[in-house]
Amino acid sequence: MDRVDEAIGGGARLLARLDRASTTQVVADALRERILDGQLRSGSQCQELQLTAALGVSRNTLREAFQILIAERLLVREPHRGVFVRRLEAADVRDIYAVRRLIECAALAAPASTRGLPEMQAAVETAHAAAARGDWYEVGNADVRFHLAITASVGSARVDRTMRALLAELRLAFQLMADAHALHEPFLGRNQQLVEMLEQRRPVEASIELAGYLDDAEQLLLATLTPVEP
Amino acid sequence: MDRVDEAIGGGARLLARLDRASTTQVVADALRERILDGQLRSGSQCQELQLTAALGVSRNTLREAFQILIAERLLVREPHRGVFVRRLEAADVRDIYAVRRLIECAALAAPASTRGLPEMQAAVETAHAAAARGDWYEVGNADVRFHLAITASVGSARVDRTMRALLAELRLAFQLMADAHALHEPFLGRNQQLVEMLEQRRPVEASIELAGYLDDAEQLLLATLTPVEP
DNA sequence: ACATATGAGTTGTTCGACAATCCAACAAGA
DNA sequence: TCTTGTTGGATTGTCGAACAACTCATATGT
Repeated sequence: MDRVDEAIGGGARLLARLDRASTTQVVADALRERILDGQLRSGSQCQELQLTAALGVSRNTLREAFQILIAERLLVREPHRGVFVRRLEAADVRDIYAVRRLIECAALAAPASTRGLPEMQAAVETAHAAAARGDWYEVGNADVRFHLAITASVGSARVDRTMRALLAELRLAFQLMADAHALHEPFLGRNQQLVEMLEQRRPVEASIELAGYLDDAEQLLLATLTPVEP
Repeated sequence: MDRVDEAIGGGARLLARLDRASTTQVVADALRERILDGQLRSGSQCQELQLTAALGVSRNTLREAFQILIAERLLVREPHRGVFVRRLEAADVRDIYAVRRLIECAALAAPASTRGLPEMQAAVETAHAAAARGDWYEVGNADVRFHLAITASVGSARVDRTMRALLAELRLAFQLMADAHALHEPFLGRNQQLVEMLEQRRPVEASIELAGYLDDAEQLLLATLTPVEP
């Protein structure tokens, strides 16, 4: 075989080669991370030549990675103009929250929703710790985990994926806000409250509370979103 | 503008140029159609060289189209082995029907569900006509339109897209059945029944009926799916 | 001032190359 | 015979270069 010499470096290296991701996947993951943490700002263009240079990959590979993120709706392609980090419109935010109310409230109202309690509790603690040190990006991560724990109780891989994609998309809107503090702070306590309601076996009440919670979050986001015009 | 000469052929031609699709998109659409109508059988491999020759496009363009259909879960990639038309497992079918019950029943129970009535009625008629002439593929199309009309009443673009993708995915399983007749026939009348319940403003009853309907469809599909082993 | 032409820069698509990997067929040894 | 390498061909993964098609800003002509 060719290049056996390089594999001699150690067994860990060999195993790593087995379930390695393709370059395309690595690039897509890297871009997704940069988008979600705000390094690639909403609305900014992703120029092929520039990114191929920055990432050290070919245009073909980069374009395959683009397709992945376009399918996830984190990027949009404008034909012959370029690929851009998606900008969420007010209508998108409303749509996303409508879906969240539909799925999350249904999941929380079901008796099985207590299955997600350990994950939810852990997420609440992580969020509090992160907030205490002012790491609002990590607070956002923990909040995503919290809501994923709710929908995980449905036990459906597709619901999981849908929610994951939906919450990632929503984070595009978070970054348009000047201070993430104002967005996340009010909901730290309410997450805690939902946990307690579930601990006391009052899932239906929790579901109703969550509906109001999501309404408030939607309004807050819309209020800070609409005045923004480039 | 450039190339005005070519546009003289007619206004339709001009419009076609404006919102023309990229080659990648055309290829993805062509492949999707071939998958859904069964020309590309579930489990079969999509070899790059073979398809580039058949479609007259380059490998790179084909691979970009693959990414689109992989994201739609109609194709799966096995690294270094190839791209295959997805095979649905029993677990997939169960998962899909769980999501359908969640979304469709919620949509139908809501008062707004009567908004979709005209579309639903049209789909029922189309299905009956297609069934009368034995065109079971078109019956399947009409059935998809029927259920999309139900979820359209939610008024969410994302719910629409999710359902569209879900039903496309589900058609992968339909093709594994020997006769589509056995699958669709029992549900022609039940679609009609749902329409009538909605016409009589009994959405909640309709929702309950739909839940049983989906249960039955799931069981029918699972029964014909599990014994199939290549 | 307005319409049109020009040109530089970017995207869309193709081609050819080669490394990495899989797989089936074969060869060698127990 | 059965198992265990070995080998070579076929396929996928990734790259680089090329050119056509298109966008946009600028310059030109009227």
